[in-house]
Amino acid sequence: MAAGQVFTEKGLEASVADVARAAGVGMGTLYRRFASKEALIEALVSDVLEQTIAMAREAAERPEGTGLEHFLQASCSYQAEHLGCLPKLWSTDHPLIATARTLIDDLVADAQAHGRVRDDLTSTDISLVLWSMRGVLETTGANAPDAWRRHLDIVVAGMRPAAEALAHRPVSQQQIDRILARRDPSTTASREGAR
Amino acid sequence: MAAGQVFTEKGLEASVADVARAAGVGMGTLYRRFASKEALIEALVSDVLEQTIAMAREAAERPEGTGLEHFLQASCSYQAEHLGCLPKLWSTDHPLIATARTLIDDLVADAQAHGRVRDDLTSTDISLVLWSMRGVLETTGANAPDAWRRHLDIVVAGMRPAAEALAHRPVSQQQIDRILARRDPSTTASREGAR
Amino acid sequence: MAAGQVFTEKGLEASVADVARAAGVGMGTLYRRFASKEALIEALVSDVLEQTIAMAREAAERPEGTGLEHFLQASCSYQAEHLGCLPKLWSTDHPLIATARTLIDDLVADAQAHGRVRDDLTSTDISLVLWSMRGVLETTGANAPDAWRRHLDIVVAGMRPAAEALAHRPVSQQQIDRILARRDPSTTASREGAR
Amino acid sequence: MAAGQVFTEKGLEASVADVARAAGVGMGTLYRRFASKEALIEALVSDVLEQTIAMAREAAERPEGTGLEHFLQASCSYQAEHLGCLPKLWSTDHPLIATARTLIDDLVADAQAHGRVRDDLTSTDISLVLWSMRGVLETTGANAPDAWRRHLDIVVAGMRPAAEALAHRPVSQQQIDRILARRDPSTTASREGAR
DNA sequence: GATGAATGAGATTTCATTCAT
DNA sequence: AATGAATGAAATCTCATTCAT
Repeated sequence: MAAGQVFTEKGLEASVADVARAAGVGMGTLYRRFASKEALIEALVSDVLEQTIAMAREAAERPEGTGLEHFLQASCSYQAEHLGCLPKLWSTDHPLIATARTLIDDLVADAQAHGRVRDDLTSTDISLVLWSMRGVLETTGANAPDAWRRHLDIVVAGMRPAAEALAHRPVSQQQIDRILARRDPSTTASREGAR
Repeated sequence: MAAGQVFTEKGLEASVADVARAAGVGMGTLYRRFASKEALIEALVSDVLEQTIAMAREAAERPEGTGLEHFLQASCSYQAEHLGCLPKLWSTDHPLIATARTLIDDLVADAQAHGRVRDDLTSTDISLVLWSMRGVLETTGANAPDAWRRHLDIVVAGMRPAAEALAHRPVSQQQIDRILARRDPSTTASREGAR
Repeated sequence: MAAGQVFTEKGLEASVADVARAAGVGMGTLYRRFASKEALIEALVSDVLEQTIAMAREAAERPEGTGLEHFLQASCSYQAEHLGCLPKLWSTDHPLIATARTLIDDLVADAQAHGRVRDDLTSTDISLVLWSMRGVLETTGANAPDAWRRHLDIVVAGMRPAAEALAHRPVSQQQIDRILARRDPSTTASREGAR
Repeated sequence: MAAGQVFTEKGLEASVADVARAAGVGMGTLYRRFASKEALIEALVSDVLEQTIAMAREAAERPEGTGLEHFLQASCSYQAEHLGCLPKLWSTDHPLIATARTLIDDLVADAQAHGRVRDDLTSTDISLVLWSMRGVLETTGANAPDAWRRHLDIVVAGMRPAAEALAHRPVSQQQIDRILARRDPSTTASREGAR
């Protein structure tokens, strides 16, 4: 979808008119298909989420517990090409998130079963990893398009089994849920400011 | 400063009127002190950068190459309390960034000299770490205020010396410079849209 | 155009909202057509300048060197109906000004050739005449809509051949250019104040 | 008064703060002396009007009906040094205007008695001349500080006795009064816009 | 009496959203 | 069903005026 291109180039603040022009349709048509700008963004997010889930499924086929690593690699690579939706990607309480979670749970368990990641790693840690990768991707963006690979190397290294246990307890699933339940601050803000 | 509160709660898109109201002053007063909204944000960023530099200096005093870890811990902790400026914090070409860089260079070298981090770790990796922590902090925000600690555990574990070398080459200092030279994408976008 | 009406009644300081209301459209519509308030004013000025040039061309057809007089008469008459743009009309460095100048040069030469104006009259004097007429038009405005005719009588009488030469040297073309190059003082002032 | 300087340099849109700074006083002090910005401008206008009246009185002493010419010359010269107030100078219904009128009546009568100006010249024509000179002075301003002298040459030449009568009837005194009774359009506008 | 920081209404401009064609 | 001109609320910023010190 053209909107992805535009948001990637100009950020989510790109005007709806820009998106319509890039898509080669009138604004009325855009609004027929998407009830609002927010709905348009959510549709993009859904696309990315669906692809991400497909990647998780594909990764589950990998032998010897390497699925998790492949999944992280593949999903970051895909996100690097869809920078436009990152600010909303993991901050939205999207129905597909539940699906993704289950798949990730399995990937973690498989990796642990094969000794590729530490036993004290949880699937909530993977959420944190994905959020952290967003920080790298958003910042390095087009100027250092492979920077995220280097960072993922370090993070994966940190997930490997090691003598030293992780110092802090993992984030609970409920906390993750609470985080996702809230839309991202800026959107919330403009809504509440309008009241 | 009240602006920090407001930006933390509502994001940097919070209106200047919101900030003024929260600060309990009229908008004119705000504009007497800060020439523009951008100047206001930059002032916040400067505060945080100064504190961060102070933390790096303090960390340099730590024995046995533990300074780097302490610095990451301290600066993330401080940033967790200043979520409002994160989007601009490491994306602005601020004069103090150069100072921070030198200090971080030293911390990395010291940690390597004491064998606390891998030899193939570079100071540009620390930039990536800080950007990644921003991703975690922004997302977990107030809902899971300690989540970043868990994630930092993993990242630090990944920085430790290990048999397996990092697969990708580090990002070059020039790339980092190029990233910092550009303001954050959304701002750039709206600027360029105006042309 | 409604803007002309509003500016005539309220001066160029009339708010864009006033103009939009008078035009019976929303402000967005106005801004779709004119990029800025300045552009709106410039469009009005261009209209008037184009008409003025058309009048100069028409005047050039007049026999026996009467073109200059007819031009002054016609252009003042037209300006009297477009009081709104006068402050910017002859103070802007508009591309059409050059065209107007050439035509006026010819009108002066023709009038001199037929002995209708004094030999020491220059085309820069006509610039002064037009600026002076602006002073009359702006002040008398709607309250004495024909006052300018009386004043033009006197000015034209002063342009006629006479025994007594004009005491002061004419203004040089360069000085005229310098005047036109600067936008009108108030605008310049606010711009420079902003630096 | 410093305000005159500031208004001359920056136009009447100069901020009150600018004026206060130039005068070396606080804004409170300025507002103690002048009830409003408008009152401040009116005070400047009064100064100029008083000087103008003094010039008219002095001109009345001139022999052989040359007073009128000297008055025009002197008052324009003075106005050229007080460009800041011109927009309001002859557009305000100021008590001193009546005094000025009487003096100008006398100057015209005297000039006619000595055959220096045409018999069909009236004192309302002098109002028009002064307004027209304002147009020249405002436009040429600092860039051609002597341009008005050249233009006044032409106008005075037009006032001289001539075979050809002036084509249009003079403006009536009542019309002049009506013009002065209304404040200048821009000021009126902002007031009315505020309602 | 003097000061200048504080105020907030008002100006210009943008843009998500609607609706006549 | 598609279009894109029109809308107007909201954002940033300015400045005449007030008032606590």
